[in-house]
Amino acid sequence: MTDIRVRFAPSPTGELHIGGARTALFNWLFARNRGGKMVLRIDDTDKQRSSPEFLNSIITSMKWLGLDWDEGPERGGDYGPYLQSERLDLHRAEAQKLVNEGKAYYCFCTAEELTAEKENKRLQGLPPRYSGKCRYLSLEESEDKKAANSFVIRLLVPEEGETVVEDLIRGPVVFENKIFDDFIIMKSDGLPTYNFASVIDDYKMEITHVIRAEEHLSNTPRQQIIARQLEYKLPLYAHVPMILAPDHSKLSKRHGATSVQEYREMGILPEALINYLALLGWSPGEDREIMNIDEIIDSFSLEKVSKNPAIYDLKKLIWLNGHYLRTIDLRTVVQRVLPFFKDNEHLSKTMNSYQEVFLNETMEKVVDLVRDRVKTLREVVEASDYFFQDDFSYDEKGVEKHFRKKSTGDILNQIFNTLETVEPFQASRIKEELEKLSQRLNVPLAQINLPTRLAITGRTMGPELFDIISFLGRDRVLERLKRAKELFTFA
RNA sequence: GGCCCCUUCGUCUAAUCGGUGAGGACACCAGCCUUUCAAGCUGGCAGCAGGGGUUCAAAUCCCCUAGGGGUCACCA
Repeated sequence: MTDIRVRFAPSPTGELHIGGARTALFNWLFARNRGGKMVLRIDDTDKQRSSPEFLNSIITSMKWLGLDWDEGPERGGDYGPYLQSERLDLHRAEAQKLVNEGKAYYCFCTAEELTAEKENKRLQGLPPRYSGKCRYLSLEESEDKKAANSFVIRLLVPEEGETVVEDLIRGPVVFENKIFDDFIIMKSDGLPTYNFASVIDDYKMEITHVIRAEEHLSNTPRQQIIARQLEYKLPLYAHVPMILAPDHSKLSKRHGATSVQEYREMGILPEALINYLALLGWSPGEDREIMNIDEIIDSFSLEKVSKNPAIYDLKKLIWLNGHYLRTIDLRTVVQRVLPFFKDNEHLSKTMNSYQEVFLNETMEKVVDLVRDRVKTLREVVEASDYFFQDDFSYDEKGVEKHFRKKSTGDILNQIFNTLETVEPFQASRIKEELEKLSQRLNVPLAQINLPTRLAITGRTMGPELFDIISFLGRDRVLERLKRAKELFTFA
């Protein structure tokens, strides 16, 4: 049995979006599950829209997700080059071969002629197919015209019979050959079209399974026709369902965050995104949702990929992210969240004054305190500001609720006194003393804790109060209590 | 418009060869826990697109209709 080889072949004309990422993931999972090879090929034959920046960003995204490749850019391999644009000689040779064998021909029709023709057909209610006008030019005639005219190469498509795509996910899909016209395989700029290049490269790279999005299903018979004319053995095909936006339309920038980079910047963890993406269009067949990458690899199979398109749901991704945020190793979370702190102008200044070791220690404590109550790395930062800066603002509703009664002012004084003397200054002791205070004053503990929390954090919600107090230390706590007393009128 | 694919709670999905009170997860709601907010736990709401067949029996097989998506580029 031949070894399994799959490929992910993005075109560098945009960022890697979640649809592409999911396709890459399924290819990768299939390869890893079956002990096959994952090939990364860059389909950059659209020289207008392709750019090295996008190539870079796609590679960055894949690495971030942990989707590595056995052959491709930066890694090399025996089937290179892996940039489609560098395989041009190969494509040209194959095209020439088809022309020589009479299976393809030169076409000199201009773009204007073709659009006019199509418009005409459309008005008559006919399908907009190419007429086949240049089909019967002799090779000699064509050679003459080539010097003075721009041209494309079209494949001579048989009109009889049918082409069947044996799809691993959908079963056999039948297409009548008569619906295809003589489509272009080499463009007038001398570059191959996607359908042509991709067939050649898949074959030459010995790809065994072509796993790609369903939007390619309708193009597959064309590719099979090309392969047949080239006398290639066909790969196996699996068309995975598309990922749609919440409004059921095809994914695009106007739908908010769709690229992997955006999720990354939002503070989504790669573990969460992988888990979430795996669940879009695939399920292990049991009631399991949270799975680490090894578990996903183990249970992955193309048979369990569903046929229907999936609409992505940000809420579920965020939920999963929250899960991973509080489950994975604390140090890892700290490493991941550090860049987000550095992005925050206000906080980065304070943090720059910290020493590296102290910073890590501090961050571990802070992250440990807040990560249970937030869902993204970005929110970790938002929830931590008062740990690093003293001039925070106070929640308005909280102020109305807790800082308006004279009795609260008195209680705050008592709290101040208690915290001034409590020894040692640690969470459990502080808790004891404040509980005692509540008994002594005969007020519910909440009447002590809520105003204290507001005074020292500016917020009405957050981590365990006693932990915050002990973390901040006596001086800063007392200072903040004093400031709250001065800032607000308790009457 | 032609062709192709798809159709189970709002969303992601499960349901070996037809027999299930149609299961799970997110979201939502309620309760518990509790110093707040979360988390966690418990419970609730909610679905087989519609119509015909086949069958003792259909979410599951067949047909039709409707809806959604894709594709028909010198984009990939």
